[in-house]
Amino acid sequence: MQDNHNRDEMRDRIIEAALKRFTHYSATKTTMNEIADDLHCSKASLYYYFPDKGTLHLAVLEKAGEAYFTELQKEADRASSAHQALMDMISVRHAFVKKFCRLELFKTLKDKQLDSTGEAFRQARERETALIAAIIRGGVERGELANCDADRMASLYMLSMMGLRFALSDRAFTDDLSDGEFEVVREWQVQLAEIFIKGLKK
Amino acid sequence: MQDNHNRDEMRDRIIEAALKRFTHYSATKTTMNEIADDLHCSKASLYYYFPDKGTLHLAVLEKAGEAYFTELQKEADRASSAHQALMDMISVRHAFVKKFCRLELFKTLKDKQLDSTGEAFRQARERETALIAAIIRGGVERGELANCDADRMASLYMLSMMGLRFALSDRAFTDDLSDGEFEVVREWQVQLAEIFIKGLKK
DNA sequence: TTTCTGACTTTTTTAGTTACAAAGTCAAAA
DNA sequence: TTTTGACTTTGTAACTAAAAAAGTCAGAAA
Repeated sequence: MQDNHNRDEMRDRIIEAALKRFTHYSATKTTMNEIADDLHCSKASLYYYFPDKGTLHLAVLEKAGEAYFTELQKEADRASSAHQALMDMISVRHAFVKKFCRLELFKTLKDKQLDSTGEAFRQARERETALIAAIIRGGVERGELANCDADRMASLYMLSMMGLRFALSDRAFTDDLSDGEFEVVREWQVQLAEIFIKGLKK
Repeated sequence: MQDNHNRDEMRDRIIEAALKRFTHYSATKTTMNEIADDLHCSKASLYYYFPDKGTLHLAVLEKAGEAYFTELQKEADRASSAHQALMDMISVRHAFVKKFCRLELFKTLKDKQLDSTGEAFRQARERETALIAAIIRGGVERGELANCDADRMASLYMLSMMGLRFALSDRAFTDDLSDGEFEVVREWQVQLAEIFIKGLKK
């Protein structure tokens, strides 16, 4: 019989070590041997807990993503208006993207569009869209926003925000931008959000 | 002394031949020899009129761009409202992008960001932004839109529209999308424009 | 029985290398 | 002034070999 407690603990230690390496250097530049060395164990041990590097990478992304959504939800709950909620959301995403850009989210997405990894991303995006839709619905109920197709508007909002990032960066599907670039994207996103919310009012 | 009339005429014939090849196949897949053969002249002749392939490519893009701006201006003048003008603009751009996607605008832009080619693109984008700004100003003067920084809003609008295209296409900085993709981009652009304009109203 | 590892094999990346195609040049002809 | 055939140079795609990293497994350790 297996001891799930110890097993999960070791899994977590591996994920933690990988997260450190991945965020500091980058996922592709990190080898399984380096992670093993950090943990003072053998590479083969890593493969006892994860079938392959891709799965480990995904687990790392999921852990980071979980923290992101928790934070996002917290801010959304605290906000007093849809306007405020969306603005807070931009801040949270900005911090997250800046912190975890070395995790090569876009890069991974680009390759593994089809398999389970791609599916995980799709789910994450849907989850974020659902959160935005909820914020919009809240605004509608409170009379802050005009009645509208909240899901459609949430998708449009998401696409627009993502789009700004691509439109502003010459090397579009690169994960990490310079600090200056991140800031510029943020500014434009705030401006667009402002207009967007106005457009949903009345 | 040189005969500028004949000289320009030959330049035009070359541009025309290149345009045909470029739009049908693509700029990179077209060789100078092919263009020369189409014109029943030698490759060396081409180099008498254009210093290199890049310059010819730029001339072709400029010719296409000129047609684009002419059409754009025509539609803008005809429109009765800022709303209508921006909607018409989307149609014109849609048709243009679809027709000339083989000209490898993005691809070229990506490489030659710094040199004279990049400068030409920057100018073209500014020109388009100025056109949008003029439309917005018209709307403000007519009382259709609230007072605002028209230039800034025009830039934001441009970035958002471009962004949607990138956000929607998995292979972001690729020039030619499938017909279906083009149509999807168009639909989201129309929706965003709708919200955007509402957001600019009082 | 579960966890771990050294030694191993397989796969992927990278850094050359070559061979060909296309870009670009030029002296001389029209 | 314009054109060209014959030329050189440059860029690219297709192989290759070597290295590095991924991934496996029989058996040891706990």
